[in-house]
Formats: sequence, structure tokens, C-alpha cells
Amino acid sequence: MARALTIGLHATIVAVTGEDPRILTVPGDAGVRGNGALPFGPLDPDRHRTLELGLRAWVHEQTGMALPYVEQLYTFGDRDRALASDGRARVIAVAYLALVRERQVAGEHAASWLGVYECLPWEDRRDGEPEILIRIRQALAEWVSTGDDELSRRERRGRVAITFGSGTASWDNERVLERYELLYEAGLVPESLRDLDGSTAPRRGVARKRRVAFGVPLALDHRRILATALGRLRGKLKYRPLVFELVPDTFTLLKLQRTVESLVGLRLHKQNFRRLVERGALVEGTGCLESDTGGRPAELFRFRREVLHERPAPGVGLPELRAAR
Amino acid sequence: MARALTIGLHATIVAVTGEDPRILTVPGDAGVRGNGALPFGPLDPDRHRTLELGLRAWVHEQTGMALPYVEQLYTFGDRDRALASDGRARVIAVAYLALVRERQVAGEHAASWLGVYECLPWEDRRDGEPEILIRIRQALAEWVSTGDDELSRRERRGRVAITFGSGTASWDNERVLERYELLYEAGLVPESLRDLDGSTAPRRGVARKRRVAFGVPLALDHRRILATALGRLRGKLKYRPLVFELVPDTFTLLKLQRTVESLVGLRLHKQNFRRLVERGALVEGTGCLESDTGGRPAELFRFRREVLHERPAPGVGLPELRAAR
DNA sequence: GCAATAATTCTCAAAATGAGCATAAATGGA
DNA sequence: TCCATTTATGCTCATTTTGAGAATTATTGC
Repeated sequence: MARALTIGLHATIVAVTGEDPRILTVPGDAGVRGNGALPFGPLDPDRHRTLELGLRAWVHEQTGMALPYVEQLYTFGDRDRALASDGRARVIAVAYLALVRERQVAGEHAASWLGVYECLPWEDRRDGEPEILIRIRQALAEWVSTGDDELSRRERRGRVAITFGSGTASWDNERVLERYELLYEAGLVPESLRDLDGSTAPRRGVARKRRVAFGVPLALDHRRILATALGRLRGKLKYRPLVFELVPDTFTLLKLQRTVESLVGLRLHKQNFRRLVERGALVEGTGCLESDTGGRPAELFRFRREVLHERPAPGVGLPELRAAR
Repeated sequence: MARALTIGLHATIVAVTGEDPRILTVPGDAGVRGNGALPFGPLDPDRHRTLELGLRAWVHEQTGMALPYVEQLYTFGDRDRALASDGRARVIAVAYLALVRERQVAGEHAASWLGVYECLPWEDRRDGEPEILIRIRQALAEWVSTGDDELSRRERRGRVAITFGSGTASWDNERVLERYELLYEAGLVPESLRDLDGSTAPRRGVARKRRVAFGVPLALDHRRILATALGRLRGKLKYRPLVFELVPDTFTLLKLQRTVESLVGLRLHKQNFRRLVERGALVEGTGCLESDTGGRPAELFRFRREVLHERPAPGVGLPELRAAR
């Protein structure tokens, strides 16, 4: 009989608290769930009629949370992806992205919120280039220079330039996964070492013996899943009105902007942001005002759900997102 | 012991021949592979190091084809998705999209090309609205009117409007899957009937007893996978230079345009298409000319692979694709 | 040499984008 | 009370990007 197969259902549950994007994590078991893990559990072919229902069931069990917005993200199936896994079963992971409004976790559950940028600190450029990038660039330069031959070095240099930008070259805020995977390969992230240690067949091309390690890791390959989720979310924000899943029913335009900024990791031009949102007829004012703004009171808006039924690509939200200067 | 799990690896292999997008199909076994099927086979946890490698292995075995471009599409896991499947094992499908240049299938393999728009005829709007849409609209109108109560009818009407456009409302060429699923639910596609027949637990909400049936079906849920693939491809063409996977090394700009048009199902403005491609520095002229154009000879161009290393979002290709009038 | 057929170049108006200035409405001191 | 400060909101303006089409050029088949 061939090796057994299991399907893990994984949830990246994102909320934005204040100006911080967070994900919901469950405590780590020894080994498997080292530093906190995404909520996950195996698909039960008998109980779960669909993958998404199975995911919702596990999330509810582990965190008490019901998920209003869920979309499938990616299916991870590399043989060595679940090294820490006990037995010899091959574990495939189907990962989902869920968006919820900021809220407390019910007391009985051990789940807790973790800042996205604690895991991926180099992704937050709202205050300009974060200083950690200086050290990352240095470490990457070293990795480039330790390529075996000129060809390999050139290839490495190219990849660094595309993902992390070179000098003047620009930063593509959607390439979250590519940046993470580059760091992984360069051995600049604890997971690379961890995976190498227990592994009989080390991943191809992963550098050994490095000591620097950027960002807080998660259990297993969950930081990779998080990177996938953040990249997807950043992309989709630009053409679908997803932000509204993350803010309360009524909100000021600045609050909306801050929420978007926190996710895309960039500052936006205030007046133009407002223009976009209003031109797209995505929101409508409630007469009410929010007074504790620190200045002139701001009007409270609500999402016009109708747009979903009006325009064919209801989305936008934020087309042509670019950094404000 | 719980029910067994299997993972099927499915490939939607797209090529464009002349002005016709096609997919590669393998002959249908009795039952499981009724009208031709996408190439697929189960993941072998022992042999296949990654899902993608497993997919490539199966495709090569069944069609002799090596795949230059492959991307993961979606994972389908509904319990009733593989009704025709023999045993009681639950089959999850991981579907991939592959792009290849037009070419013959090696003789020894039974695979053959099938027109995408034979399966999804309502998706081709290059010559304006195809007439089949008249009949589809009629059938959908009937489906709307047979809703149980006013609420249900309104909801149905809304969905029809969003997906197939209502009167003046526009047609979103990316909503391929939503259109297919609507037809499925309305019982306007052979699969709905087929699935209902053998089913002990019929899908929720699927209408029974209809006789109209639009488009050529594929085995199992493969037409659903095809719809997913076409939608994804249409979306991605707009911001990534995928077309170049589908055309020969050198091509005229019109050939490039026809290839894009065939996939997006719309006509484009010739001069503007050229401007986009050239402004994006996606191509460079070879001095050579193609003479059998029927008029003035056209210059042959080639894809500038460098752009992948130059710009961060190398893509574009065709932003803001809209129908030419 | 002439009509027909396409490729290729240019124009031009309309819309969208990027950036910034100006004004309005609150607050907290002096 | 008046003023500096703070933020919301409204408006302008140069630049780019679309969308659409006219004009020009190079071949082929009579």
C-alpha cells in the first residue's frame, strides 16, 4: 500500500486593529507548532462536505470565530513541506485567506492576534524603507557574492533586484512570497535552518550555515502561507472592494485609508484616495460625524453594498495604487 | 478507518491555433471520462516530490507533452464533485493551467485538441454577442421566473444581471466561472442533469428537469475547471506577459493581437494594442518581414525576455482591456 | 498602372492620475 | 476671546493614459 495522504486545511485570518494588520494564531504544540501556528486541521472526508466547510469547522473549533469572508489561496504539496509532521503520511496543505473585523477572541480559546509585520517586518514601508532592510540587503549581497560561479552570482543578483529592488529600482509590494522565498533560500530566515536540520534530503539550493534571521517565524511553513496571503491580499485590494470586510459598518475615510495603507505597506495620497473611493461610488455618507479626530470632525461613511450588483467589476477600490511621496 | 483520500492532478493545457484557443483532451473512458477529459492522474505520494512534478509526469505520460509554463489554478474538493468515481474514496482535484505553443500531439498518444469555445460558446464575443446567448437569456429568464418566491426570483435576476449582463449592463469577460456555475444551477448544462441522476444527495438548489443544454460538456467536472482556467487566464493576460507563451518565437503584432483576442473573447483596437505593447517595451523588432499578410508586409517581432528582469511588475501587456467598437 | 488589402504613423479629444494649495471646522491653550 | 494647531474636505492644474480614428505606406493581383 502506498504512503497515506492527508489534507490539512489552513486559515490565514486577517484583521486590522488600528493601523496594524494582524493574523490569528493558535498556540504552538511542542515541535509541530513552534512559535504559534495558523489555525488548521485535517480534512475529514466523512464529515466535511466541502473544503471550505471543513476549514470553517476547524477555525470555529480552535478559535470560536465564524468567518464572513473566505477565499482559497493556494495548495502546498511539496514532500518536505511538513517535516515536523510525526508519521510518514504525506501532508498536503490547502490554504485559505479569511478577512474579519477587528475583535476579541472569546476567552475560552487560546488563540491570539499576531502582527503581520512582526513576521514580515521588511514588508512595511509606510514610514519609508524600514531599517531592517539595510541588514537584509547586506546579507543578501553576501549571499550573492558566495554564489559558486559567475553565472550563479548573476542569477542571484537578478533575483535580488527584482524582489527587493536594486538601488533606484522600484519595490513591487505584491511580491511578498518571492521575497520570503528568496530569504528562505539564502538561509536568512530561521525556517531554512530548521528545515535543514531534521531533513535527510535538504531542499535544493538552500544555503547552509547562516546566523542572521529576520522576522518572527511561525510553525512549519506557515510563514510561507502568510506571505502568500499578504501578497494576494495586496493584489486583490486594488480591484475588489475587500477593505470593507475589515472595517466596521461605518467609518471615516481616513480610517478606511489607514486600513488599506496598513495592508499594502505604503502611504497614499489622501485627497486622491478620497477621490477614488467617491468616484467609484463605493461609499455613501451617513449624516453622522466622528468628533474625536483631533481636528475638524469627519463624516462617517458606509459601504454601498449595491455596487456589487451594479458594476460588473465592482472592484476597484484602489486602482493604480502607488506610493505617496 | 475513515474514508480514503485521493488527490487528482488535473491539467488545463491551452494553446492557440490560428485564432482558436484550444485545450488538450484525452479520450473518455466509459463513464468516468465521458466526452473527453482533461489529462489527469492521482498524486503518488511516493513518486511525486511536488504536486507540479506529479502533474507534469501525468501529462507527459498521457500526451507526450512537456509543459513550459504551469501555474496552479484551484483545488476542488466538494464531496460530490467526482460522482462517477468508482469506489468510496474522496477525490480532491488540484487543477493547473498550462500554456504551450500550438503544435501536434505525438502520434502514439490519443490526446487531441478541443476548441475552448465549443465547450463555452457563450464566451466568444469577438463577432459581437453570439446568437447562442439569445437562447441562453431566454432559458435564464425562465429559470428566474420559476423561483419559488419573490425573494428567490429577485436574487436569481440579480445573479443573471451580474454574470450575463442585463440589457445595457456590461459583460465582464473574466466572470467565466460564475457564468458556468449559473448555467449549472439553472440546469442548462448537461452536467447538472448528469450529476443529479446518479446522485443520492442532489446538490442544493440545482434545478431539475430541463432539456436545453448549452455547449459541449467534458468528463466529470472538467468543464468547471476549464471555466476557472479561462477566467484566470483572461484576468492575468492584463497584467502579465503571458501571451508570449502562446505565440512562436517571432510573430507579427497582428498575430499577437489575434492571440490575445481569441482568449479574451473580444476585439481590440489595433493601433492602441500596438501602442501598449510597444510602450511597455515588451517586444523588439527583428529586421525580418512577413510577406503573406495579404497587404503590406508586417515586421516580425520577438518578446523581450529582459522585461521580466527590468520592471517590477513586468506585466501589463494589456492593461485596461476593453472591447473595441 | 490601378484597386484592394494591410501595416504603420500620427492626431486629438476625453478621462484618469499625481501632486499640492486653499478653505472649513473642530480643539486647546494664552 | 482669540489664536495656533489639527484634521477634513474641496478645488486646481499639469501630465499621462485611454479611446477612437484619419492619413500614409508597402505589397499583391489584376
